[in-house]
Amino acid sequence: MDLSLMNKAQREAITTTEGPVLVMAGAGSGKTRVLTHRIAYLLQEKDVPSYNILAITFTNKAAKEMKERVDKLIEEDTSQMWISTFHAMCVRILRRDIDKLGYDRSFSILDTTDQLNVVKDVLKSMNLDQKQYPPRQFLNAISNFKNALITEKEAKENAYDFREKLNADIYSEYQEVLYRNSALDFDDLIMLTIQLFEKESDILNYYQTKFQYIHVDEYQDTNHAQYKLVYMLSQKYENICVVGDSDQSIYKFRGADIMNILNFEEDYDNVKTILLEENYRSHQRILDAANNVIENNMSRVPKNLVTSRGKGEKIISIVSQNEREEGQRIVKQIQKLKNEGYNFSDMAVLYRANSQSRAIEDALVKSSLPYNMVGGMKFYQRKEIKDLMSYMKVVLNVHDDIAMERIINTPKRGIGPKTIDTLRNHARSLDSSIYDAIKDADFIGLSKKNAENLANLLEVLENLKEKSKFMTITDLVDEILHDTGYVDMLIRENTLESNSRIENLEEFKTVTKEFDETHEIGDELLFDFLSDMALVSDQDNVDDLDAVTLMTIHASKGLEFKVIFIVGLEEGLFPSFRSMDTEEELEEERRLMYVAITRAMERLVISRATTRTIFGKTNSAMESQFWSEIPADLIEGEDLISVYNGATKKRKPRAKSQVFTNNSGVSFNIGDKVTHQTFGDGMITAINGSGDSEELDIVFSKAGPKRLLAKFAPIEKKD
DNA sequence: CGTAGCAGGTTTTTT
DNA sequence: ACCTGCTACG
Repeated sequence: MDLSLMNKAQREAITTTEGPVLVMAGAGSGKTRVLTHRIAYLLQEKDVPSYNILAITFTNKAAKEMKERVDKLIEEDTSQMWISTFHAMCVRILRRDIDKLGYDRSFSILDTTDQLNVVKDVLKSMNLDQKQYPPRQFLNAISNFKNALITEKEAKENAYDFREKLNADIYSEYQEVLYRNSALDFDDLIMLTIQLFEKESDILNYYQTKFQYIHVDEYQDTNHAQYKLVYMLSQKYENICVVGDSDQSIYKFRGADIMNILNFEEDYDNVKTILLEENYRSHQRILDAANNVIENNMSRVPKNLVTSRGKGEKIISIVSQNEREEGQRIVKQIQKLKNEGYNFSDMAVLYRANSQSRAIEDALVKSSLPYNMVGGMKFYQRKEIKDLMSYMKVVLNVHDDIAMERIINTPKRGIGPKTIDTLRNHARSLDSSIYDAIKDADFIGLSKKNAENLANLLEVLENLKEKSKFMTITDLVDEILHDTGYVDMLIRENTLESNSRIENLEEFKTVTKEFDETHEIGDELLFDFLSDMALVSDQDNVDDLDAVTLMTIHASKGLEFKVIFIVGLEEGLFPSFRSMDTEEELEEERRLMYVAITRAMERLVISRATTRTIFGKTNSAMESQFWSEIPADLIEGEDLISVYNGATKKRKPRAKSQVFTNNSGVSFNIGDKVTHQTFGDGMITAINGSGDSEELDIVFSKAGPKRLLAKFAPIEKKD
């Protein structure tokens, strides 16, 4: 294998296959290349069977890519190698043996919405007011318990005040509901795998023996449970290689513990530590910006990335008056860079919060530029998709009451809350599920009509369950939509909304078709499909089309683009006002900024607005401290007027508010060029209000954006 | 049981 | 500004 193109540190990381290895890999230092070559090296040079290799990545997409890249490097068989995310790996392990923990092997996986509904139900059953006790907080507490591997019993024992006791009680109730439903949340996947290993030492031993070489990517973002899992698996051979960058740790809110990577050298014996400090991705100016920003973090191991790539262009800065204008000017800049030869797919717009995407999207749509958005209101969270998947979940696991309650009256079958309550109570008395309770519908005091409807539903579901074993997922989807009357319901509604729902269901079938192409019909099919769906990450949906990518900075982790736009660089938005209380949280925000900057290879654009509307209220916004941490000589401001010339020309005047007549009877329009006594030349970009309080927004080429009282503005029209 | 209309909270990030 | 959940009425 040819390692001559690698630097010394990379080569060392690739060839040190025995014993614990810690690779501290700076942004863009080629860590994915190191990991793929290391795996290829094991297979080819060390003759390690692929069966003995495990590699854990952060997203399914990264896993898929890594496997493809290994396959390209060598001829050896890679089919038995496990490259997957923590969660997908645990699903695979639990699928085999979770019955030993009392769960059904056809367990369901809950998404956040389902989890929230369970907490709400628990609160209801405990007679607690949701307003006084926000369900979200309990969900957080539960997640924290699980990430820290604290059982319900331990939580109760260690609860000292009222709130802790309540958290523990709700945790325990919540867990019982999930157990009854054979349902697992994301955190359970990890925690229960560890519990399984602790309970059944022969199962642990099996995997310890199997996984002789273990790799973990993005190790800085592992939580305690994931840390423990890796630790357990690696105890037999201790051939463990973890890769990460403490400066890119951005998932603390989700339980990630930066100490996992910082303590690695203490946790394992004879650790070989390798530093990758040469950056192959970004031009010098971009790297300088990143280094200058991250240096402001006090609690970090100092390091400085160097690049062998050229100096590059200056960073472009854009200051707009509001988020609408920000969107327009980003679009303008995108078009400019497109003309310079960049593809749309070379460019990504990054923001702190999903809510910021709207203004950017609007601007892109208006200019008919292609874009694809990662995350946000996810496709899989739409009602019709969730309904369909709930049907599939019930077909697979009839005891999944969470899914059952979702579909029992969709389409309407006259089964209301009262009936569901009766069924639920009966299910509890049977110590079973609603599905079983429905079988007794005739004897538990329901109306004849109700019992009949329920019997019909049961028959439909039972038929579907039989059929499901002999058909593709796509066919099963068709059967479900038809047999349950779901499509008929939408067709009958015949509204804009219902039609779009039908389209979405059709769209869903492109996903199922893709799945069907790579999977065999059989008993495992539905389970595999549903767990795949539950574990897709946002990044997995990045298309390959020539389109601008829109996403949160979190979602951009591990990716790179020639051109990066970081928008909304305002105090309170980024850094988020929720993270400004403690130095620790602020430093995590700064790492986020560091991640954002280092995604860029060639061009970086930073953008902010001086006012921003949140909850329908417009507030003025100060420049983000991270912006000022970038040395000014690296930045070049966009000439505002030249940007405006193109941007406003196309805009059609809307209504009378667009026109303003001054005291001397001259009327002004948006887009008019004007001369101001003191500010010089500029252009009117907005006219707000009316009468004496009417204000003009004017962007001046020298003085920048200003808001002036229309009545008194000493301006003249220019042509 | 079902729907329409209103009140209140909500935006930080996600496998 | 938007979404969810509650209430009152048909």
